[in-house]
Amino acid sequence: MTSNLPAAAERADALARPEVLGSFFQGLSDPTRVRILELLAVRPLTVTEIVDRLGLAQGRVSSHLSCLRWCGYVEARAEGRYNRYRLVDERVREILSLGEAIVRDNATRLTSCLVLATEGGGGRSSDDRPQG
Amino acid sequence: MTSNLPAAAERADALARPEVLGSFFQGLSDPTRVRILELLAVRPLTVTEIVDRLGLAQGRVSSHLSCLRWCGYVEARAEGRYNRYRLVDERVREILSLGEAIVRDNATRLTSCLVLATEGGGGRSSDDRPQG
DNA sequence: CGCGAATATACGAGATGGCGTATATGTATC
DNA sequence: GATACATATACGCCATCTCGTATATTCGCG
Repeated sequence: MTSNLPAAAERADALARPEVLGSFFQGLSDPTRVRILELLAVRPLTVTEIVDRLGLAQGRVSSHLSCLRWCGYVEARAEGRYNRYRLVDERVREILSLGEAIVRDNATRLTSCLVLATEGGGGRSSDDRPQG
Repeated sequence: MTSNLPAAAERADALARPEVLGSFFQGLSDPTRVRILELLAVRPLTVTEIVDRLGLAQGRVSSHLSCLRWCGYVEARAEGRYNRYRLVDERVREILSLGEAIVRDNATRLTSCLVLATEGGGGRSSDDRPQG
């Protein structure tokens, strides 16, 4: 290290590496977590409210919330014995919107070739899933 | 399904669900893929150029590129016997920038509490990694 | 047409992630 | 202070991902 005072920024820079960025985006790589974020994008909710809306096990939801909190997507504020979660930042909404937009455009682009197929069911191309 | 003509848009809408969005963001959940995208954010590159810059096995890079292509982050254009990859969309750059910004702010926020610690090495809190 | 370069894919192994269930911590209410 | 509620964590199991290596395919060149 060079200096001492800007240690925080320096460390922040070190943390902005691909490894950390990958871990960060891994927070969005799960459908359940995406659903949770979409719910919290509307308004802050307690754990139980999320559990009710998703119909999942409470422990599972709590784990996902821990993950999201660690990644920096959400923050928790204690309200009595409740814990209300909310999106940390407006940029979280932006990232989700951008992702949805790209996926939508991408899907439209893909399906625009498959519309030719009369079938209405599953219009998918050959390589269907990421990796292999 | 209701109608037939807007089938593409309808399918696109169906694909914009949390499952697909999660799969989409999973493309960003790997450090190597993040590095590749950062490289391609500068300028389009062939597979070999990426391999040289990253120092990884060619097959591995190719697999990651397939993943990124499937997710809709990059596209390949044939140039002779080369295959030049580039970012599909400016929004990919935006997503990466947003992620970096949040991670940076988040790290700064975290380290701002740890700056108190004199140690310069690894300033991390208790729960250090996502999930368990 | 055969050779070599560029790229894509296949496969087993090790690591990681998410789920379901059970359990621990903490807080209000009576 | 005991009980019920809200939340967080632990553990085994199964699916998935990544890697390293090997191989297949495609294209240009002589």
